[in-house]
Amino acid sequence: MNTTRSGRPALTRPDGTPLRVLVVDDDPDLAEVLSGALRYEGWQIRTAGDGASAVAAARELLPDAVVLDVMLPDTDGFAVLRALHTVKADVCVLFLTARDAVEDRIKGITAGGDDYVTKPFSLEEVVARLRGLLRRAGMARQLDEGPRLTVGDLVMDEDAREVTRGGELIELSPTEFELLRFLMRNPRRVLSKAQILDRVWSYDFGGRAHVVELYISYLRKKVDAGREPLIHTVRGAGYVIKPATP
Amino acid sequence: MNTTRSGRPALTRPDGTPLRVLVVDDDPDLAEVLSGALRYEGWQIRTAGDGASAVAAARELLPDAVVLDVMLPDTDGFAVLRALHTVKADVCVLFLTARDAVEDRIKGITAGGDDYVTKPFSLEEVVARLRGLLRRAGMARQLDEGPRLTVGDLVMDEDAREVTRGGELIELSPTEFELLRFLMRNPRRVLSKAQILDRVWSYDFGGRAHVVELYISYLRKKVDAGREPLIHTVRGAGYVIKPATP
DNA sequence: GGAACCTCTCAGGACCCTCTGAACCGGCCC
DNA sequence: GGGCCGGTTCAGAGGGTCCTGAGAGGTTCC
Repeated sequence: MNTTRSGRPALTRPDGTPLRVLVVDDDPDLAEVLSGALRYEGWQIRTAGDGASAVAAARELLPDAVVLDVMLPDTDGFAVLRALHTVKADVCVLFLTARDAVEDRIKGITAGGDDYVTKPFSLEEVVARLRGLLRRAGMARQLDEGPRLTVGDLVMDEDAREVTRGGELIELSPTEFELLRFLMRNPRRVLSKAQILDRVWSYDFGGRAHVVELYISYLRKKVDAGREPLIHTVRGAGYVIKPATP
Repeated sequence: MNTTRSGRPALTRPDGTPLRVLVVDDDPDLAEVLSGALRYEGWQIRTAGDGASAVAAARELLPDAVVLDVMLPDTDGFAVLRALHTVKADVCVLFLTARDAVEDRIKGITAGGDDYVTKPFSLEEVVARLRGLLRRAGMARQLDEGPRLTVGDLVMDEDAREVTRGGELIELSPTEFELLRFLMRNPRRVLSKAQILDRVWSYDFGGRAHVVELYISYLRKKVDAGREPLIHTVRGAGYVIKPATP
């Protein structure tokens, strides 16, 4: 079976083969970071640096999804999108865009089922959006948990952005939510602070690992408050989330 | 089963296969945006840029419906309409027309049960009109909710453009109505302001996301006033509508 | 021509989120 | 015991998000 590097089953195509994703960005460093994170999900990745080679690569790879920087050196996003759809009509597209980009350039481009994230983004967010897109488009087989993550009596609904423990609703800030999602996607697995920082915080974040400790403490107050703890510290190594009674 | 990208069941042909829609517009960007939105409904889409290729495409695709720009470079809408009907007599047509177009000519065209929207339109409106058209023409199987949307004790009758909560009638302006419809068609799913702007506001709207907040506040005053709130803010993410007691 | 309505912009203000700095706490090693 | 280190917690500044009210411009309908 096709699995991720972390050992859990990968989201695959309906026939069980790895999902195929094309990453298009003119910044090679960023493209590398992105494809690393997506490869980690067990997917088959290819990269391109401009619109023309993106279309060429798509013709060969026939990807299930494309991660597409809107600002490319040679073409505009609409043209690439159109070309991609003629290559493969049902392809999903996740756009990358600068926060201060002229909004109407983006406007409409995501009007379909497609989605976008603004730079600077966190890898966890890109992966989550991509998984959501692929799941909803029926491109992915439900080998994983689907839109719902569970650890013990703690449940997260990613689409509704709702978290409950023992049926009781827990309100989380955006960062808290993303941190908890990362933990819950890797249950029973010790995650180092550096790993968490790389995944949950955006790639240009300069701060130190102290933030992670801080947000873990926020999470504990909301998730573990007065109950059997799910979040555990592993001194010198990092943090784990795991069910209370294994 | 055939489903939309948002996961809810799609409106399909009577035999269960996806509805086939042809989009005809000479502006390729607009055609792309439109087909994206219609693909999102789970339908099979094809595009054409002028009258001649529209008729050719129709001969191949045998579409259930056609979205047709009245102003085409080569032919006028009436000629295309006539040609389309010789290809497939029972085809539904949704016309796209400029606001200042001669209204009685359009009225004459649409007398046969067809419909039209004026540019600039919102995607939500195009989709809704098309769904209504297909439903009334008996082209579509009622796998979805039909003309009535329900979230808790809030009920919207799309055809009558009537909204009630707990039986009490709520008066809404056109924009308020369309915003609420979009929310109610995606219950329990967090919708970002950009997403809402893309679907509910017309494609040429240049303004910023602030309008969405404003209209959400209008809706709350009318829909949630003094009652258990159905519309919720998810800070940093968007808005959701969901029943009070799940 | 006027009134009512709808839509959108602008500015003010409340609140929340995020991160920093610093104090505190407990285990571990010398 | 004393110092050190990793981790936890608290307090607070700052920045951002979101809500609201006032009002201008446009449209529709008498």
